[in-house]
Amino acid sequence: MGLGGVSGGGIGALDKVDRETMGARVYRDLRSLIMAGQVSPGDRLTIRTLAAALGTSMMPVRDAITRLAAEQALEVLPNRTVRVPIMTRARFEEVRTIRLMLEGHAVETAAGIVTPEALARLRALHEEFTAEHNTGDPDPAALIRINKDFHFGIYEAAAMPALLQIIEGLWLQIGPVLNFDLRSKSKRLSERVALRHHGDLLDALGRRDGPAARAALAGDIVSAGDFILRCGSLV
Amino acid sequence: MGLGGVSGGGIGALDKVDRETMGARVYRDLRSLIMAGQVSPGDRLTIRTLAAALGTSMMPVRDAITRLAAEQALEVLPNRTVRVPIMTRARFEEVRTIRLMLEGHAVETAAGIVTPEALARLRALHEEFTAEHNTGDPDPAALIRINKDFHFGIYEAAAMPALLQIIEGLWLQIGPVLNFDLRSKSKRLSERVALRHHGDLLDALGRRDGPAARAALAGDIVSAGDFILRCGSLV
DNA sequence: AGCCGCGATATGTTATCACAGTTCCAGTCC
DNA sequence: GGACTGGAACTGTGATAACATATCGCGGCT
Repeated sequence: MGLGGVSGGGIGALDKVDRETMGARVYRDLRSLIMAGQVSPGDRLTIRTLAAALGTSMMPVRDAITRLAAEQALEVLPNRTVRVPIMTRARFEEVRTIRLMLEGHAVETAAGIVTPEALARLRALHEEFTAEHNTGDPDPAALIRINKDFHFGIYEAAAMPALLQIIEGLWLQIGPVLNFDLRSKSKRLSERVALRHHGDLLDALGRRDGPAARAALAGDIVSAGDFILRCGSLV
Repeated sequence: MGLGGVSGGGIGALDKVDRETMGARVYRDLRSLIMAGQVSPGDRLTIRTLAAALGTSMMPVRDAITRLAAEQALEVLPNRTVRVPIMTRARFEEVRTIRLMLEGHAVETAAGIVTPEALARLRALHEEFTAEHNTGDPDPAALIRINKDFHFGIYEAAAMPALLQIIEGLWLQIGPVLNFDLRSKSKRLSERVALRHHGDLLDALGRRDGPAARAALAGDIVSAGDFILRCGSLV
């Protein structure tokens, strides 16, 4: 067999050697688990259990947990055991304040330099979000994913990688409680207003109106946060 | 011997068993090394070398490096080797923008609730800073330490732990270049203006004038940043 | 019956080893 | 003489085992 030219073959078709370490994979798995709210605040994780569940040894799990703990996505107790952090009301409000500053700045910056292509992608995401919502029984997981893609699509347009990193960390911290509540409570109301805010945000971006974009985002964050706070499940 | 009451003895005098893991110690050592600018951007670190230098095995070093990398204090190249991140001008300016938002908010918040005790500690720190500066040959390491204690003394007064954590991460990222430059270049000028800004900041805090405190801090951050940028050592 | 001490179990930590990918240098061939 | 190839040394990753500590339960003592 020749090295190139064979239909569908060739060197380019070689399996990319999995250049991802197991530690990275475990990290990604755990991270999405946390972000999707599939672990509840207070849950304790043990290295051996996770290693067994994932079919690896303790080492990659250890790596992943260390990383997540450094990002405050997990918490190491004085006993050295790790658990999903419990979110207090004060902490939630503090994170919300920081989000308003950071994500507000991101959207305001993005409004000035967003490309038409990025805008088109965002509109598509918004339509997808609307469609899923208009379903008789919206899938919470899908809504959460689309919402996240929509927000971060904007933040990425700001072209501030360090800022983006910090915002991701904040979302990781509030992920469990956010999704946990959205999943269980009646969500019609909060989603309706989310749709409106997203629409306003999109309009402002289209007009390249930074302050308006920031205001729309603030409305989104504040209203969603108020909803969570009213749920009363925060200690 | 009785368990209590012996002069200077008693249970309370027992050595606290060192509840710190080796990984935590290595992490702290490396962290201070980075913050103090004793490693230069671009320097590559190897696990085995560090382990040998610190007299431990590879494991604790691995832990520490994983953690530092998660905090962006170290950088893992696609080759899997880790190095002290090289700071580009764009990245430096981005971090400065974020610092202005976050640290600005922290001092403004602190101004409203700072206690007299905390204020006294800050004044003492400022006097120490002034004294060290008035020395014929100020010690860069001491100045850096005092400056850090002064800033974080204020940030802690804001009582926003999550915010504090993020700010620490930002300082960790800019630590190498910051100190590296302050150490080598003529620093009289920049320190003089730092003294003035710190004084203004202290005055504003004493008056509980949040906006003025934020303005003074902004002056400090911007002037120091301009100094670094003018040095031209950033790529 | 309640509290204390002891031991069994579970869990995080560290060390050591084996392996794979990378880097670098020397030797060799064109 | 220069580019390529070969291997040796190096380095991060994953696995396993030994160890220290924390947690929990059981039995005996008060």
